[in-house]
Amino acid sequence: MWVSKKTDYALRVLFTLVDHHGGTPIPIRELARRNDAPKRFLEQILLECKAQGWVRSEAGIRGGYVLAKNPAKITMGEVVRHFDGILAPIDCVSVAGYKRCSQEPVCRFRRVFLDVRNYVAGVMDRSTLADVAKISPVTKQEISGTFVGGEGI
Amino acid sequence: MWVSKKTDYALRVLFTLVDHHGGTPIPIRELARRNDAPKRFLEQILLECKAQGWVRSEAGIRGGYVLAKNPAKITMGEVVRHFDGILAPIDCVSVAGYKRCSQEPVCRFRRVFLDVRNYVAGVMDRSTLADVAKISPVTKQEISGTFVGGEGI
DNA sequence: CATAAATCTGACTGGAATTATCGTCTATAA
DNA sequence: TTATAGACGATAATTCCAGTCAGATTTATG
Repeated sequence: MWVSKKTDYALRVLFTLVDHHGGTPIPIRELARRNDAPKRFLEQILLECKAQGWVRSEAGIRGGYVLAKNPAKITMGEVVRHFDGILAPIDCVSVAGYKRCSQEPVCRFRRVFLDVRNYVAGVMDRSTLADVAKISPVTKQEISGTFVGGEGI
Repeated sequence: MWVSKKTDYALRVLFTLVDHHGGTPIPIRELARRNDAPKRFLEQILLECKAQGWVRSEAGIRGGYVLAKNPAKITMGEVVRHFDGILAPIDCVSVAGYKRCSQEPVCRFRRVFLDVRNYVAGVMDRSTLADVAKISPVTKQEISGTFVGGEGI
């Protein structure tokens, strides 16, 4: 799994805040409860989200967090990349985390990974939180249909 | 980076053996030299490849490793999945490593990850070592062209 | 048979990343 | 003033990664 729990929790919370956009602040306790995430861990995560300008906070008795930005201006790619560093499957096909590899002149599988990188980056950078918030959850039927052929992944 | 060094080294060596298919055994020392990989580490890796039936070994003074199987019958997907467990970005959209998530009924970004999973699995499981061995290495021009837009990944 | 060169087996390790937890401080509304 | 919220910094448990190592076994060759 190359998406960390941190990213997972961050996305959960962000979509909760997208749904609540324009409303009153939601305290961490409530965000943790709704999204089944550890409260103390969410503190850390939300501070990072705040530093990125995705959310705003209000202290005090009616405080909590709200979305700070138009959800059409935040992408899945930004969020995953912030918490997990790179989207590319391997450093030699990454821009943000590119590292030179001695085998580049002769490596053939690199093209396959480059293909993957391009697809992943495309999807992630095109998916804004506003777009994704409108998606209906994946159903069990869809999943079993998708996995036809039984190839484990 | 979600492809480990182990997988990387395994693929390097496998392609060396594909090129040499039908020839005499190549010792680890030589495989390590050609592919810029730590010799002791390769020992481990090649034992796993042998257990998977991808390579055969011959002990003794003229020994070494050869491909044990038609390279058209080994896929990138098999290799990556063996060493890195799953190809899916997150457990909840994986078959091999599926873990139930409490948010499934309400999670919307899951569909995006499912999309990624399907693409990655498709590419990886369709790419046999025989196919990939014929690919020409990625050139620097291609890379800089690909990364247009500057979106880091 | 002796020797050199190779694989095989299984344990081990240092460091980094992941996934949190804890205590204390500051801010704010009622 | 007090209850409730976020802010900050430290620490901790666990797992994963990327090797390393010692010693045993196998085999071709002289």
